[in-house]
Parts: sequence; structure tokens; C-alpha cells
Amino acid sequence: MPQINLKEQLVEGATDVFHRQGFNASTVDDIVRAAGVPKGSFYNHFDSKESLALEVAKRYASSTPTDMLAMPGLSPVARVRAHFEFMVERTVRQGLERGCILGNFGTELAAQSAVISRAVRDAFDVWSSGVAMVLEEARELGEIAADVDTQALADFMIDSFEGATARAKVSGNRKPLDHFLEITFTKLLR
Amino acid sequence: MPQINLKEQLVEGATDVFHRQGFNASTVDDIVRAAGVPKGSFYNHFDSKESLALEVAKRYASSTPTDMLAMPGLSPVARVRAHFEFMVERTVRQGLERGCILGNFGTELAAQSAVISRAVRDAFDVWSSGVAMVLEEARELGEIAADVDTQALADFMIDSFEGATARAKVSGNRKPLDHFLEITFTKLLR
Amino acid sequence: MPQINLKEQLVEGATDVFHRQGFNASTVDDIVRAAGVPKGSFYNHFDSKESLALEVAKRYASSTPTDMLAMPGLSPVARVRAHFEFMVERTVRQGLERGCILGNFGTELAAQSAVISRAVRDAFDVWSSGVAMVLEEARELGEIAADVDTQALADFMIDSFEGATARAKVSGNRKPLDHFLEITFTKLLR
Amino acid sequence: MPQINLKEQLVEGATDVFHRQGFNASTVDDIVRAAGVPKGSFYNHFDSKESLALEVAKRYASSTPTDMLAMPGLSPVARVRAHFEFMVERTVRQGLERGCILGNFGTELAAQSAVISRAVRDAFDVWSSGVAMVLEEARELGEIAADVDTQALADFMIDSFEGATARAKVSGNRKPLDHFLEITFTKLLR
DNA sequence: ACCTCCGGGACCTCCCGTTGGT
DNA sequence: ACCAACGGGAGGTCCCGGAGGT
Repeated sequence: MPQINLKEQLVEGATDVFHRQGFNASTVDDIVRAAGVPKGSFYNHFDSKESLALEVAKRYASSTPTDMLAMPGLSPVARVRAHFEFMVERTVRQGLERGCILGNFGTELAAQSAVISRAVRDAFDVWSSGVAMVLEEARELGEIAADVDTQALADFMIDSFEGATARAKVSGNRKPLDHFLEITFTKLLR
Repeated sequence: MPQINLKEQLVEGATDVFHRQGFNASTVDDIVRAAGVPKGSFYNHFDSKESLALEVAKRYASSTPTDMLAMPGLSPVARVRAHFEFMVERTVRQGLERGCILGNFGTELAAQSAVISRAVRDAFDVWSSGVAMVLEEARELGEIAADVDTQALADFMIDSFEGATARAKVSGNRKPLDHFLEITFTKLLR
Repeated sequence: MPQINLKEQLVEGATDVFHRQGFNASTVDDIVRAAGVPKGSFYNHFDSKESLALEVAKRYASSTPTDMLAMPGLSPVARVRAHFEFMVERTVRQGLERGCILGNFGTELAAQSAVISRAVRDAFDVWSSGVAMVLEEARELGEIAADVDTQALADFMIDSFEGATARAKVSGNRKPLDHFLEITFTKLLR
Repeated sequence: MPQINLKEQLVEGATDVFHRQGFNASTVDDIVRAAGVPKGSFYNHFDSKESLALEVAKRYASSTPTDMLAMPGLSPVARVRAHFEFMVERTVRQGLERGCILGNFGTELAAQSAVISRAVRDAFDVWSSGVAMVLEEARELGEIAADVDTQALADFMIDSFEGATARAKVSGNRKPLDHFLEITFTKLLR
């Protein structure tokens, strides 16, 4: 009698393995081993390693917690700050050496998989829009300067966060992430 | 008598192939084909694909042009700006979809190759020190606030630049890089 | 549906190939061709050429027929003689130029494979113990002198047999084996 | 200005490497490194790895010290005994794990190199003739029984010695060689 | 004679995806 | 849906020997 849900296990195992090793360095065997499912079951649920990675990317994207951005009782900038502080903590908690799956996939697979690149791009765009919307609020409330391009600023913040995550990954320490927070919220957003 | 320098051709071919496809997705065959050298010659010059990648990383790192940082007649901040403007142009010129070899290797190989990770980390540290030194000048001249941690700021700028490069890579357009420049030099450094 | 048992075919093919050519001179291609299995299937059954060789060595060892040593109705010395006579005939029948897999592996792989060396050593020790036990019986029955070290004698007989096998292999004739029998059972054991 | 004798160094280096690793497991690179000569020089002196191995085998054969067999003042059997005692000591001194080059080559290369097999066979035959001659003396002097086939006995002794050497090699201890001496000279030759 | 650089070819290993029975 | 066994094809590595200048 089979497990509750083979597909679910596969996605979870793959998330872990891809997160740690990247796409090309992870074999289907690594994944099924991590998921605890037999090799042969893999292709009942996914057409290919790539389509599993796509699923992983999509879930990871939708698991990005944006609720802080809507937290009541906080000013817009405070909400953005809370959001990124949470993101930093999550990144640290998951293990610096893992980085961000989306960033990792984007960098590794840009030339290799159009569908994954597209998913990554879309995920960043959605995330960015969410942040931009709050920054727009901040602009309207006068919390930040009236002339800022809020979409550009949101993109910049996300890119900086991803850059800091990648740097933390190679460096093995969280300083880049702390600097990101410090500089963004004390120098950039006043 | 053989080519002028098979080893040199190998490094150049590999730089191109790794830059475009990443480490794991590049086969030794891809590399020797790009380099125009016979497969059998590969291991007369490098112990492994990894050691060739290490050489590529080191050369790429030392090819980062830092002369703008010392350009006479410009204020420190103007020199930093000229430097990053050049880096952006170079990145665009080389092809957005390639990104930065150092950033790419760092992200892809952090868990896979200690030697390459180390080289990448060192390269970023050296680069960052160079930028920090100029920012320190700026601080002493009062061009930027007296209380800034110039090393942290240099790191942040580099991480943001790398993040923007990665985003430009997946997105296929240079906007992230332009935003990086705009925001960094009009909002962050006054 | 596949063959009855690919793994079994592999072991049999490998036994034959290793027996004839030795370990290093046998390629995985030689083996799969002899076994009639596709190359790609090899590593579904064995981790490496070495682990296949280990399996071959173990099976060869346990295929050494020791039933003569317990044959009822014969004196202990007669049983030992029957045993070695059988071993000689088997060696001749299998083809002098093949020698003994255990001896071959021991000589070729002593410096190269600890696991195989160990298996070979153990196989000889087990074999020797079996022979020694019967010699001990002979000693107790007064069939051989009371002061002989039966374990040492058993070892000597096996080493001489292996030496004769190796000599027969290079020489291409069975004389060494016949002399082994003649001298051992008419001069040594009276 | 070159070394005294590149060829000589090659033979010496090769002897050492082949003795330790066998023929197939030794690469030409291993050999030139051990010999301290550049790779390209190899083929100025030998047509192939095989022809170098042949030279090694021939020298090793002629280096077998047979002077004990003619030592004045000792009875024939005592001379044979002195000879084998010396051989045992030499084998131990050179390192049990190396075995005897002749025996090693014979076992490993019987199916692979006719010329080396031939050299090995001849070497054993010459050696055996030498021993047989002394045993013949012993027979004529009544030191051993009149009815022994001295050639067969000499062969047997050599095969036993080689078998013991091979066993000592896998087992890592000299016991087989000591038993060979003990049993041969106290039980077999009275 | 010497030696640096080279290269055709193959070796062991492994990977992704399939097959076919349950 | 599940899964054990399978296999076509390639991947990285390395080896023996040669080419051609000194």
C-alpha cells in the first residue's frame, strides 16, 4: 500500500535536493532517494527532471510569504522592512549555503531551460509588483520622496537581496544580508 | 609543429562556453570544439574540467578592470561611478544572457567545488576592497557621509550589481542594470 | 521482459573473461560482450568492475569442490589425494592457459585492490583449513608422521599446487601439475 | 648534458614499478617518473612498454644468483638449500608484497604477450636446469634416493617456491616461504 | 640522443528515461 | 498507480605512442 502521496514526496525531496545541489548536479536518483520513492515511479508523475524542477520553482515562488506586506497597523515602509527582514531570516534559517532556489535556477538555467527561466522571471515580477505596490502607498503618504520610480526601486531591492543572498552563499556568512537590510532601510529609504 | 598555444585556446574557448552554459551543462567536448583543439589534448594541459574552470575564474577575476577607480581628475565618487558604468556596459556588451562568470560559478558551484568557491569569494573580496578604498577617500573628503561603513557599502554595491546582472540575465533586458546605476548614484551616494 | 537474469549472465561472462585475460586486461566491453548483455546494464548490477571481480572471486572460491575430502570409505591421505587429483583435472579441463582465478587475482591485484586481495587470502585460508583437517585425521591415524604440522603442510600443498598451476600456464603443458601430484603423494606423504 | 645512461635509468625505474604494480597497472608515465627521465625519451630506447618489460624480465632472470649452487665445500643438497634460503631472504628483503617479477609477469601476461611469456618460461627452465644439475650430483653421491627424477624435482621445488612467494604476497607474511624451506629440506630431501 | 607538446582512441562510469508486469 | 530491471548513449578521464624541433 503506497504512501499518501508520491507526487508530493517527490516535490518535497526535489526541492531539498535542487536547493542544495542545483539542477544539473542533482540526479534523478538523488531525488528519488531523498523522496524515498522508487525510481520507476518518477515518470508517472513528471515528464522529466525539468518539469519537476518547474513545479519546484512554482511552489517555491508561491511560498514566498507576502503577508507582511499587508500587515495592518504598520506604515508602508515598515511593512516592506518587515517583509525583507523575514526574508533574510528565512534565508539564514534554510541555510546560507542553499541560497534562493529562484535565484539559483535563474542563474544556472537561463540558457538551458526556457520554461524554467520564464517561471523564474514571472516569480520575480510578481514579487516585485507586490513590493512596488506598498512602496507606492509609501510615496502617496509622503513616507518616501514623491519622485521615486517605485517599480524600479522594488526591482532594485529584490535584486540587491538576491545579490546579497548569492554572496552569502559563497562567503558562508550572513553579513551581506545584514548589510543589505541596514543600507536599504537606513540609507536608501531614509 | 603545433598551434601557437593550445592551452591558451582552451582557456579562451572554455571561458566562452562556461560563460554561456555554466559549468555542469558544458561538456569537455563542447569546450574542445569551441577551442578548436582535439579532445585528447585536453588533459595534457589541465587535470580536470574543474581545474580549467578554476583557471577561467581566476583570469576573469583579474580581467576586471579597476583602472577607472584610479582615474586622475575625478572625484572619488565619480570614479566609483565610472567604474560601475563601465562594468554595466561590459556586461551588456558581453551579452546579458551570459551574466558574470564569477556570480554564475559562485551560485552553481558553491556546494560542488570548494576550490572554485574559494576563488570566487576571494575575487569578490579583492574587488570589494578596491571599491571600499575609493569610498574611504570619498568619506575623508566629505563627499559621502562621515558615518558610513565604506567596506559594507562597497560590498552592498557589488552584491547589488551582481543581483542586477543575474536579474538582467533571466529577464533578457538591461533595465535592472540601469536601475542599479540610477538608484545607487542618485539616491544612495547622494 | 528482460532475460532471466542479467546479473547471472554478467557473472558468468566475467568469470570467463577474467579467467582468460586477467583483471586489468579485461575491459567492461569485453565482459558485456561475453555475457551478451548491453553495456548500459552493467552498472545496474555492479558498482564497478572491481566489485564484479570480487563477486567472481567469491563464487570461484565457493565452487572449489571439497566433497572429495569427505568421501566415505577412503583413508584420509587417499581423500586428500583424490581432492588434488580432481583439482588438477579441473585445471587441465578448464584450460591450462587460464590458471586459477584466485591465484591470478592474488598476483595481479595484491597492490591494487584491498578487497579482492582479502577475498583471495580468505579463500586460500578456508581451503587450507579444510585440507589440514583431513591431514590431522591422517596424523591421528598414523597415516602420516606424528610430528608434522598439518596446517603448515596443507598450506605448502596448496602453494605448490598454485605454483604448478602458474607454471603450467606459462609453459603450456600439464607436466608441472603431474609432478606436483607425483612428488607430493609418493615422496612427501610417503 | 644528459644523464649517464637514460636507458639504464629506464630499466631500473621500470623494474621497480613493474615489480610493485604489475604490467597493466603501470603506465608509461609512472615509469618515466620513477626513472626520472622525460616522457619523450622513452621511445628512443624502447619500441613499446612491452619491449621494456621484456628487457626487465630478462635482466631479472639473469640476476637470479646461482653461485650458491656451486659453492665449494658444501654437499649438493646443502648447496641447493643455501640457494633457496638465499632466494627466500631476497624475496623478503625486496618486500613480500612485490613477489617475483617472473612469476608475476607469467601469471599476468600469459594470454597477452607471447614474447614475455616465452622469456619467463625460458628463465624458469634455465633456473630449473641449474638446480637439477646439482640434484643430479646429489643423486650420484647417494645424498638423495637413486630413483628420483631430478629434473621433475627441481621443477617442483621452483614451482613450490613461486607458489609460496605468491601466497606470501597476498597474505602479507613470510610464513609460506618458511614452510616451503622447512618442508622441502626436512621432509622431502630427507 | 633528447624532449616538449600533442592526439586518436578507448576506458570506466553514470545518467535519464523506458519497459512491461502487477 | 506503482515499481524493478533495464539500456542507449554520452560524460570525464587517461593512456600509449608520435611528431618535429634542438
